[in-house]
Amino acid sequence: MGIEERKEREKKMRRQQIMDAAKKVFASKGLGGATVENITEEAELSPATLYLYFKNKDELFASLNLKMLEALIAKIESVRDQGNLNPEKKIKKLQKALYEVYLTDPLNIVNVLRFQSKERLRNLSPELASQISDFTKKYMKAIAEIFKNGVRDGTFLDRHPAAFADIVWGVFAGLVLLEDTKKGLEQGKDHLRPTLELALEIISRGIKKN
Amino acid sequence: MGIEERKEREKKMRRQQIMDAAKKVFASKGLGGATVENITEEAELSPATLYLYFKNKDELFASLNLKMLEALIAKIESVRDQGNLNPEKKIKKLQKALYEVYLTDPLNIVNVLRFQSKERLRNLSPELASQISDFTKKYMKAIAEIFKNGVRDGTFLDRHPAAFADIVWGVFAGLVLLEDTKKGLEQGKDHLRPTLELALEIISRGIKKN
Amino acid sequence: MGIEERKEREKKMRRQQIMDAAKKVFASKGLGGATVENITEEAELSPATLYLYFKNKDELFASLNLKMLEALIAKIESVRDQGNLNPEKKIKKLQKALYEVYLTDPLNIVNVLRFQSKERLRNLSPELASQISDFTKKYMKAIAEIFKNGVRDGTFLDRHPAAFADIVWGVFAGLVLLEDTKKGLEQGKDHLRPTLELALEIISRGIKKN
Amino acid sequence: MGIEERKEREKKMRRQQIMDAAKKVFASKGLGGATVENITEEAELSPATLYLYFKNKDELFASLNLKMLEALIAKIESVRDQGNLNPEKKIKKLQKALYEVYLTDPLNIVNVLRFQSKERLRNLSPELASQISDFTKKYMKAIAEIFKNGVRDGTFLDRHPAAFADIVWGVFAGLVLLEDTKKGLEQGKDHLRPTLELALEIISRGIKKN
DNA sequence: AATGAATGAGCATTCATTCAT
DNA sequence: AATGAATGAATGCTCATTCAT
Repeated sequence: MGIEERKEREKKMRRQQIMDAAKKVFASKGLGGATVENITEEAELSPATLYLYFKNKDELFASLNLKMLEALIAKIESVRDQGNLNPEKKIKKLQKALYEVYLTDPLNIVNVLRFQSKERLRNLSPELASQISDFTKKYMKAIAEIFKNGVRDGTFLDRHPAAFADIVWGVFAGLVLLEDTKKGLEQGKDHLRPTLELALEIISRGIKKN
Repeated sequence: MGIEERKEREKKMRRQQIMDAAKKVFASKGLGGATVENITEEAELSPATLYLYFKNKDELFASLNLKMLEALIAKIESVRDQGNLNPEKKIKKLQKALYEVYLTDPLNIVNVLRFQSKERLRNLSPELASQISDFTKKYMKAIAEIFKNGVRDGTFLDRHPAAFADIVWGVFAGLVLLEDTKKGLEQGKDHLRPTLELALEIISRGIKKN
Repeated sequence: MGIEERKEREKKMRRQQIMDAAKKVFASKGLGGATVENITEEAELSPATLYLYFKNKDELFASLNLKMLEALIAKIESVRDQGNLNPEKKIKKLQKALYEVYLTDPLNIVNVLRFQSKERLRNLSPELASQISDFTKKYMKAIAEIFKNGVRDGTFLDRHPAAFADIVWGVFAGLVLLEDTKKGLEQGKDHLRPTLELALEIISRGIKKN
Repeated sequence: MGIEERKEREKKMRRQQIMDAAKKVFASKGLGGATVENITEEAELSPATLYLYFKNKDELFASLNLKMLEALIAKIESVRDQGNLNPEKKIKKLQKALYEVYLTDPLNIVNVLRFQSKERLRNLSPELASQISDFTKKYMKAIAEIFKNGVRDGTFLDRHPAAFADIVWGVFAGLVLLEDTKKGLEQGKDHLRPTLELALEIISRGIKKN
């Protein structure tokens, strides 16, 4: 049985090894620019091996996304579960959590946001698609729950918390992509942090009943 | 001279015809999925003809973007220039303008937002890239100017109007992409309108000094 | 009638204009690298016009060859016809004539030599092919005739003068191509002149009976 | 280790198989007329496979050239190294060697000679170009060395042996191409052998001091 | 489990040539 | 006579994916 466990562990490791390589390559070449060969070269494996661990390139990419989403969910749920904070403080924490996620791997965050599209999701295996769907719902729900109390006790506007979640996630994603666009157009420094801070401050203020 | 004019007009029309076909095909297959042949088939032309009007596939796509950005700029500048409105009203108008742009061609808006990336911009001819850059700056500036008065007269928070512009554009882009993601995950109805409305209402409230 | 003549003249001129452009373009891009568009651009005409004056690209190229061959023939026949020179002197003159032809347009000489191949000649219209064939025979014959007297009077080895012509033309063509190869491989200066001189000197010596 | 050796051998064979097919196709259609598909069809492989063994079409062609040059070098060096022969005999041997090389593959010899041009050499990878350059220098040098002794001991004219080499190679190349041209113009029998023989006989006689 | 080797299916792009005007 | 516009037919090359070993 020790043997089986070891095998299991090794399998996980190999999978991880490929994902690490993919992360690197996707980050530097983008999803479209990265070839399977690029990735397996980086992982010091043969292209064929990749297909032992992932059904295809898209699913490898999706698995990478899942990892990221998992981390994101953990972060956001931990904010949500800090029971003793008042709504405003929670929003502040949420902002920090989002920025931390961004910092984890700015280049791939962009890829995740950019390619989580109708088009691409349709090419995934049903299981993976539903997993991504679940995860997405989960973090959207977690964000919504951060707003729930404030809505319930009348501190916040009387709207569906899910709408607030959409808006917060929207600004986050939007600002991250805007950042990337700006980098493409030339301008340099990282504006994301202060802008995201301001955005959530405004939302925090604007969401309050009076 | 009538002849020359007609030729000129026909040339424009052919170009437009290709752009229309491209719009359609890009909308249904995305940039990556659409082939030059798909597009020229749709336009009832031969692939070679496309290259008489556009340098390559990327530049055709970029031209489509430019069209959209032009319309966007026109819309936003018209909001900005409605001098007699108070700041809040202007934000409301801005929201409507953004939604109208979205309605013009929801599918391609997503493409524009998704592919205005560092990666892709680098592949364009310098002229086109700089044109896109100019346009982007232009509408960002126009949005910023909508907030300028409110900042100047102390109605709004004392922050750089450009930051407000980033945030507004961010939510817009973010919500549009979120909409697309959701459509990929399940078929939801169009949530964009109410959410965008709420978003700008919150921003409108949150941006005011007290 | 004056009108017809003028038309005729203009037609010739236009033809010449295209040939001049082609010469230039072929010289700088080679036969393979030059496109019909390149040539007509250089001639400030539209591609379609070229086809009013030449059946196709190959025939345009072949016409250029003919021009060159005509000049070559003239040069060589003039050497042949200088009756009062002794055989050796004639060979010397021949050498100079060949080098002069080379100097006329070194770049295109290479093209002519390189592409006067079985493969390419087969694509020509029968008339043009036979014209080229005639011209080629003509200059080969003229060269041969330069040797005829020497053979007849016993000064030269008793071989068919045509064989001597093949050899002389062979060295010439071979050295010209060798020159081009060397330029491709890096080395710079023009070695053709002295080498050609030495070659014909050797031939001149070697061909004599003792 | 037997397995590795076999794999190695098979890899060589596949490469060879492609080169054989290419040789055939190039010989019948020329470099320009032969398509990658033609070649891989002949080799009973898919086009993609060709690219596993050769970087591109040009490099495949160049590899073919290299093979030929290698054989040529071997032949010529063996002549050079036959120490006990007098200069004249060596020239005779040289002539035979050149003709033998021609006989090996007359059709492709023409291709090699025709396309070893500035234009084409520039498109090769630096390594391959330098290899061809090296080989070319090598056989030119070997030919020169055949003449060296004769020059040194005063049998031959006091000129640089390299010039003699240029001339010999020139006649050879020139006569081979002339042969090809003639075949294009009409179907002649093979004149190359006697003409080449005569050429080198003349050179042999002409090069001697008195 | 791993991979070397092979490939099917594309795909953007080029270019000589044609033809209605 | 001239041409602007159009295109048919290629063509070299790529890449995700498979499979015998």
